[in-house]
Amino acid sequence: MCIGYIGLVTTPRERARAQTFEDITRIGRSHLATDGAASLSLRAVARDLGVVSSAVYRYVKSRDELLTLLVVDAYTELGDAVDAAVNEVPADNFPEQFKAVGRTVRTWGLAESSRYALLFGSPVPGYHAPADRTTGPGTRVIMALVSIFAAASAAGAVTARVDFPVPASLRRDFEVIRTETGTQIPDAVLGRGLATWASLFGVVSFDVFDQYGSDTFTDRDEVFEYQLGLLAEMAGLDSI
Amino acid sequence: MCIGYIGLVTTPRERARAQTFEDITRIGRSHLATDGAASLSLRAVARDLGVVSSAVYRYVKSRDELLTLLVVDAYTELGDAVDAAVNEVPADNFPEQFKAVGRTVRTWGLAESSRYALLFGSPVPGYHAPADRTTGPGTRVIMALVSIFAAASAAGAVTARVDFPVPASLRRDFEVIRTETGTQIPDAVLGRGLATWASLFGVVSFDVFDQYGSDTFTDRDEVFEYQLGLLAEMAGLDSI
DNA sequence: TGTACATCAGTGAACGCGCGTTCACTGATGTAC
DNA sequence: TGTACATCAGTGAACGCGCGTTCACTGATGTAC
Repeated sequence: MCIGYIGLVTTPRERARAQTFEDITRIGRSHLATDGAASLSLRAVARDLGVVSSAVYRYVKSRDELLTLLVVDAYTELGDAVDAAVNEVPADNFPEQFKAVGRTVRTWGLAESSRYALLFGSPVPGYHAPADRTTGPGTRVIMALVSIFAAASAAGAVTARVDFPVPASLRRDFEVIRTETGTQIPDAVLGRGLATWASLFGVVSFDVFDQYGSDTFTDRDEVFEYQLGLLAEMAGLDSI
Repeated sequence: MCIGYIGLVTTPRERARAQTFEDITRIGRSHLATDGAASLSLRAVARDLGVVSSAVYRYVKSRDELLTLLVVDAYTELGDAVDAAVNEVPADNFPEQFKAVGRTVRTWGLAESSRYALLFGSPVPGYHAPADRTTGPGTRVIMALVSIFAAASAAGAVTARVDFPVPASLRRDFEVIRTETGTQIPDAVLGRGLATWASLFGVVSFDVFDQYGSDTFTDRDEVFEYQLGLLAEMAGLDSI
């Protein structure tokens, strides 16, 4: 027994196991890229792992669990990237913090289009992500946005030019969200944040999923930056 | 020979053939819903059609061609629905025309989520839609939006509150778009339209793909209407 | 420190199932004379 | 109008391939005494 070092000092067997888990995730990611989530296959992963198909069952209970592994892995990587990007921006520059989130989502999405598709594209038929494992990692981007909006509105740096009446049922939902996130963002700001969040992913998805024709726009980076400016405007974010 | 009636008077064989094509499309749609595009299978379609698998090859050259059939079918149905909805709105009420487009896309997407996913979700691995057959049907929603923006800006009913500088490369792209569509929409309006278009699909996709948790919002219809208002604001559309 | 036992990674065969596509064919429908 | 021929829908077998999951097993690694 290694009291005080549990999880640090490991047996060779434990290290090998951790390594194999990493290999499975890595191979799964690459199959995601070539074949898509719907065709993700344990047998194919086993083949690339250099092992007989039944051996993979030592590590994952089923094909669906492999998918869950990949979902959590992708959400976590994206969440880490978003947090890191926001931390690079001065604490009082809220529009730039928002834009940092947007740029990170887009850059990651373009680089990891199959994993982006797994998270934000078509649902995988027959697969249901287990809420207890995916909800945490899956809410990191929106949590980053909520933090930005909370800080911005506390600093008086949100301008909602036109007041849109927030429907009653949505105001009640927002009350729950405030409680759950421990924030005090006003309805109008939360409402704009909600629309901006969904819109951001629309703009990124059009780019990642290639919904513009291939030759419509000369410089997609410029197109995105331009859209990002309009989204920040919709959000009503000002810097101070 | 039935000169003057070509395509109207048909032989029983031709009628049977047309019927079978319809059946194949209908069955394909239902498999799309249960199994997803990636698992769409000619053998399964043949089985439901009550025919041996090789018989389907009399109608479609390959599995990919069946997918193309379904893509065109879906784009066309959505395009028809959008056009019909816009026509219900008075010609000078541009914000409502835009909202009619948005509501139609959402309603169709929720009712036909697997077909929506085929058009606007993750790309199907290994499948490339043939541009000569899908581009026309695939641009009908954006064409409807372009018409609305063209009419609105001709009528002086677009307010771009803050002037965002449109990047140079995008201004050149817009020039091409104006020529191709035969419209005279100013850069600022086209730019806002572009962002609004992508954002609209983001808002709809979040709803259709269930990106909000299942119990976050009490009334999704109200949430969408609220977001639609913000999108119309982003577009800068006024009525006259 | 040495030994007996428990744990666990990986094997290989099997179950029952699915797929796309080709090919030679039968028999019904359509057409030209 | 009747007949000979051409067209075409659908058959059934075959090719070669893939899949998820279970099961009894071997042999190496780890652990308790």
